[in-house]
Order: sequence, then C-alpha cells, then structure tokens
Amino acid sequence: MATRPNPSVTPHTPKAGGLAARASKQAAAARPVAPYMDGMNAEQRDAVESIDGPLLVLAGAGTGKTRVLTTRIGHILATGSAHPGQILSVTFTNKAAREMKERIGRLIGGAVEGMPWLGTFHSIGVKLLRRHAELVGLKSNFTILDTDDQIRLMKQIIKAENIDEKRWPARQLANIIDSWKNRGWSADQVPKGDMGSFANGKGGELYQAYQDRLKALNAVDFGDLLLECLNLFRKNPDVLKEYHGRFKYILVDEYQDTNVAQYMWLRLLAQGNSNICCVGDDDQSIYGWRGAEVDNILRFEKDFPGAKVIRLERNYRSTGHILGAAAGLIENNEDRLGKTLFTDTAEMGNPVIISSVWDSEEEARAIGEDIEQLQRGGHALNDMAILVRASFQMRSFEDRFVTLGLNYRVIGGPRFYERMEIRDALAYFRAMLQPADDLAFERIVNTPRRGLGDATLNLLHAFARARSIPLIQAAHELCQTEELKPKPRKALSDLVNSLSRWREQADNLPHTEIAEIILDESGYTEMWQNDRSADAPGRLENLKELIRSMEEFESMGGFLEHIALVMDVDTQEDYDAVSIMTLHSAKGLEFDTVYLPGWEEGLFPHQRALDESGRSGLEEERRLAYVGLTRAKKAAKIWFVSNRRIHGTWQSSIPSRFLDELPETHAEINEGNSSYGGYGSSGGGAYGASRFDTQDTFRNTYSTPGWQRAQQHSKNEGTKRNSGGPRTIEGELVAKSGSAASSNFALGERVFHMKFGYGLVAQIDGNKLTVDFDKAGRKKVVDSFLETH
DNA sequence: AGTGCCAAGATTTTT
DNA sequence: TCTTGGCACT
Repeated sequence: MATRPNPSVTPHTPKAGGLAARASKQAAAARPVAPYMDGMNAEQRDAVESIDGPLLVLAGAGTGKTRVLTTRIGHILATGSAHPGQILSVTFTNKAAREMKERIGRLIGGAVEGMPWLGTFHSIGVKLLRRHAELVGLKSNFTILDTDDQIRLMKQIIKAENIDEKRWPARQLANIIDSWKNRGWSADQVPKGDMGSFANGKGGELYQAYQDRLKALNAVDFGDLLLECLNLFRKNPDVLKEYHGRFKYILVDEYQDTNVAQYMWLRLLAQGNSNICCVGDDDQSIYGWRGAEVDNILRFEKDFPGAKVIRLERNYRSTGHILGAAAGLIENNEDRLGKTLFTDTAEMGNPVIISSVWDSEEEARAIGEDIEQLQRGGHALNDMAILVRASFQMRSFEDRFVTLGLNYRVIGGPRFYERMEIRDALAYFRAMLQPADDLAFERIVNTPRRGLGDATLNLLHAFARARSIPLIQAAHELCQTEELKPKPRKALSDLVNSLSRWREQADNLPHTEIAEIILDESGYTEMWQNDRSADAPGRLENLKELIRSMEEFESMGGFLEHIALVMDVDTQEDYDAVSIMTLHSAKGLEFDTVYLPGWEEGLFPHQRALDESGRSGLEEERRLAYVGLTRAKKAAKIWFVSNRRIHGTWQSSIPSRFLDELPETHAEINEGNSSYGGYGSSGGGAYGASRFDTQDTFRNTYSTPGWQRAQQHSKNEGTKRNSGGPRTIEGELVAKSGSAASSNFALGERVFHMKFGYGLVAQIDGNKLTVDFDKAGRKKVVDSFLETH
C-alpha cells in the first residue's frame, strides 16, 4: 500500500515540482486536446485518457470525480473505442446514475441514445437476470422484494420452523442473511462457523428455507440481484463469456463502497479484458457497517496486476481553512492510501468555527440564530445544511425551526415508496397484475378491514399450502366450498372477484385510470378519508402523487418494475430552505455553509461504533467527520453541547476527540456566542488535556447572555415574523400547506397542523398560538403553519 | 376488531 | 424518556 508521508495542506502554492508544475508541463506538451477536456487539470486528463488496462482513480472530496467519469465515457465514445452498448458503468444510487446519464448526454450532445449498461449494480443485475432467469431457477418476470416483504417472509419461515420469534426476531435474521449475501455466500456456501449466530445454528437451514420460498414465489430480494448473477456466471461460463465480449470498458463509481459480492461480480466481468476503471475515495468510505469493504480499494493494485493509480488532489470546492481542518483530521487514520488535497484558490476563507452550548435546545437556538443572521445578510437557505450524526438529533432543529417559522427540508428519512399507504396501493396493483404474488395479497387481504380475521386467513393458508397453489387461487376455490362462514366468505369472494374484474378492465383502460378504480373500489381511499389522524390528509395526497407519477410509464408493469429498484423520487425543491440530514446522506453534496452539531464523545464518534468495531470503527467515524467538513464550500461551523439527553436521561458530555484533531491554525473557538464554561485549563478530559475542557459545565444556563438573547429574540418574533405568508415544510408529508389561513384564528377554533395534526386553539399571542392538539398535546406554533378546519 | 397495556429498544441506509 | 410492536382482553 502506497502511503504518502507528510500530508500537510498547501493552500496557496503546491509543492515545488508538484502537481501544478506537472500540469503546466503536460499542457505545454501540445497535443491537440479535445474540447470536452477543456478546463481539466493534468491528472483529470490522465484519468480520462488512460482507458486501457486497470485504473484506480483516487478522487478526493471535491476534486471533480463525476466529471472525470463522465468525460472518460465521452472520450471512449468520441475516440470510437467502443459503442455505448459496450460500456458497463455502475453506480450505487439511482441518483448518481441519472446524473451521469444527463451529463454524458450534455457532453456528447445527445447524439448517443442512452447507455443501456449504465446503472446501479442492482438495476444491471436485474437486467442480466431477466435475460437468463431460467438458468438460475427463476422465471423472467420475477418479483423483487423489498426489506419489508423480506421480513414478513422470514417471519413466516421462523414460525414454520417453530422457533421462538421473540428470541430470534425476523429482522435480525434478515440482517444476517443480508450480510451473508453481501459476502457472496449462497445458502450452501455459508461457513459452518458463521451459522451458529442465529437460533442455535439454524441460520443456515433458515437461509435455505427462505431461498426455497423465494423461488416458489418467483421472487428475489435485493441481495439476490447480485448473488444470483454470481451463480449465473459461475455455472454458465458461456454466458459470462458473452458478456466478456460485450463489455469492452468497465467503470465503477464509489468503489470504496463496494461489498464482497459486488467486488466478485466486477472481478468476473473484468476477466474478459482488464479495462476496468474504479473511482473512489478511501477517506470517504462510510458504509462499512453495511458490508462495504474498504479493503477492496486498498487492495486494488494487488487484485488487478499492472494497475495504474491516479490521484486527484486538487480540490475545487472548499476554502483553504476547511481543507486544512479536514486534512488534519483525516491524517489521524492509519488505514488509508493517503492523499493531500490542495486548492489553488487564494481564498483561505474563515477558519472552522467551534462553538459550545449548554444543551441540544440551546444548540438548535444558536444555529437557528446563525442561520437567520446569514439569511438577513442575503444568503439563501438553500446554501446551508445541518449535518447530524444520528437522526434523533434532527428533532430539536425541527422543533426550533417550526417555532421560528424558518423553512427547512429533511433529506433522507422515510422514502416515498416506503410509506405505508404507497406500499398498500402497490400491493393492490401487484396482486392485480400477478395473481401469484402471495405477499402482496396478504398485505391487502384485510386492508381496509373486511372482517377477515386470523381464523379465515389461517384456513386460507392451510388450503393453499395443501394444494401448493397461490393464495388468490386458493381464496377463489375456498369460496366455492362451505368451509367459511357466510360473512368472511362474502368478503373474500368480493375481493377475489374485484381483483379479476380489475384485471380484465386493465386491458382496455389506461393504467392510471385502473389504479384509481382499484383504490376507490377497494375502499382504500375511503379508509383514509375516514381517518382523522394527523397524517391522513398527507397520505391521500401521496396516493394522488403516486398516480401522477404513474403517468410517465407505459404500463402498470413497467411502473412496478421501475419502483422496485428506484425507491427515490425527484422532489421539485423550488423553495428556499435549510437542509437537515445525516452525515451519511450528505455524501456527494456540497453547501456554502455547513453546520455540524453534536460533536461529543459517545455521539460522534458514536459509542456503538467504538464498542462494536474498535479502531476501525473509530476510523470510519473519523471519515464521516471528514465527509462532513468537506461538504462545506465557504464555512463550516461545529457545535458541541455539555449536556445531552440520551434515552431520556440527561448526561453531561465531553467534547469529541475529533475537535482536538483539528489543527489550531484552521479551527477557531467561538468565544462570542457561547458563554458556557471557560475553555481554559481544567485539563485532563478522558483523552488528556484538551482545548475543549469545560470548567463549569453546570453553571446556570439561564443567566447567560445567549439565553437572554434567545429570550429577547423570541419575544420580538411576533412582530417580525409572518411576513412571508404561508410556509411549506417538507417534513414527512408531501402535502402542501396550500391555502393556509390568514393570521386570524379564534380561541377554541379547530385547526390543522402539518406536524401535530388536529387541535383546538387555546391561546393567542400575536401570530403565535398555543394549541391543544388531539394527539400531540399542547404546543406553541406559528400561525402560518396552521389551517382552519 | 378495537383498545389498551407492557416490554423492548432507541446509529448510520441503498437497492 | 419516548416510541413501537405484540398480545390479551373486552
């Protein structure tokens, strides 16, 4: 492993004879340069042009990784080295794939109709499997199960094996099997030593039973999309050979995130010719906990003999101070290939600012104030983000921002297609389209309630199992008998009849119309219309959105295929809002100003990472911190609190060790805003003397200037705020606040709030109302978030 | 079938 | 401390 010593930052001038010098030399060695290479530096060009043989591009944060990848594809096409159909290009997320497609299109001017083999590992896996399904014991119209289906199936299997569900939860089994699949192990390949981990060694059996059941359902889970490809290639060398012939060039994005199965998949395909180019950054490997092997990237040169390695180290994103702080931090990791980011910008910018406050509420207040100040200074909220380690941290920010009336947007969290109402609706569509889809049928058989209880369902299952037929068929046949009581029998036969009626109608009507018919006639829409809970209106809105998004597809089948793999949905974010997200979901993004709260021992680095994975866990946490810092273009502001509530109990906390790892030249303690505890010399935290030891942690918060300012601030709010009219929050609901009422609410009036649901106005104070919510209790809210009801 | 009580668990997340 | 899921009871 090549390690670079002395990873110091060189903000102004690169080392003599260093990259810039080489860059200019190379540029001078005049060779006609293609227009698409304009503005690229020497290393980037090298990475684009070295298309023969294995290549590893170590691309640091903000060094133009995506640009290199897309230009490289453009270059391969422009030089006629391969046709679009001969390039295999894999990414991890649909978003990345989409972005790449767009950029390639722009690059070559749309002359190339698509890249059939550009996509995620999983979507390419599906494509391969649909073509060769019979070879691995599937039919080519197999269904793809998501995590939820997976767990329900495993529950059934655990039950069937008479294992105590309490002691051995299905979720855990799902995780274990998943991790086995991540490692590329089929049921018969799991090492004996690894099987004992579940239900006294029954893990292997259960794995096999689960796979058998999947085959019977003609279904696969996400892991199978890769694993079955491995099986396919291994058992059918001729098929593999065909793809060797097809794929002249292979490109892999985010290589540091690949797991073993993906690695083997790539290895098999790259055997043909070794034109494989992997782009990644070992310093940004943050998915070890879900099977990613940093080792894949660290080992690249060994795995692909003769591999060339190119480092992209010129950062185009952040100021010198931010890069300096990030570099100083990541330097503390041992397991890395070593890169030294530098920037040519003369901008050092401001040092990273570290502030400390009393607790998480104070933290939210302080950050809220800071954001408002920037906003007053003309900065767009869209250019700011709050990046947290764990999602529970988001809450204090949301609460605070709702009170302030500050627009925010939570990124990540439950995705559109994972929402209950969407999954229910999809289950209806699936059951209609694929009468053999037992899981879908089970999901909807009693939703909405039709009076089909356990008794009926058990009977139905037994009936189906005895005859080895799908549930829907079993239901149909069962209704011909006298086995059921009249009521459930009627309910069940109505459902079965409806399904087949819809199936017939589907031939003649557009699929969006069918979808509406199904949701209406099944009583599903009505079920939510009658629901008085806070999220019911949002759910109905989501169902409408679902139908809308179906329009883009030709058929119901095409739509279902798409959403099985593409679980994200493009939300048009046309309003100005601060982004709140986890550090994990921030990878790949950038913002002018980045707020990094919660830098405390135990939270960040997270205690569990330390306990479970020791030093490597700590290093992954550190990489996470590095990712956080390097998201910032102009300013990074770190916070830590003295007291945090963990599982309900207040605990005083120690500043994160990562703070001590930030070089003093690039990080500054903010004395102005945060008046808690001297940062003086109490000396000797758990990790030796620290700049951040707080002396009087328990000083009364409420006498501090910060608190008083905050108080003052909230008093003034009534007059200052609410000039912008109704605001939209995109919390967990997609629905818009629409025609929000004007600021006139009456005491005792019935109101609706996006987050808290229905309630009665209990008190009015300017535009701030106290509302007794049916579900959420008494809350203070700004009136622009309320609607009359 | 719907309510209510108790116990457990409470990083990170894509496909 | 708070949420969630499972189970028993009505």
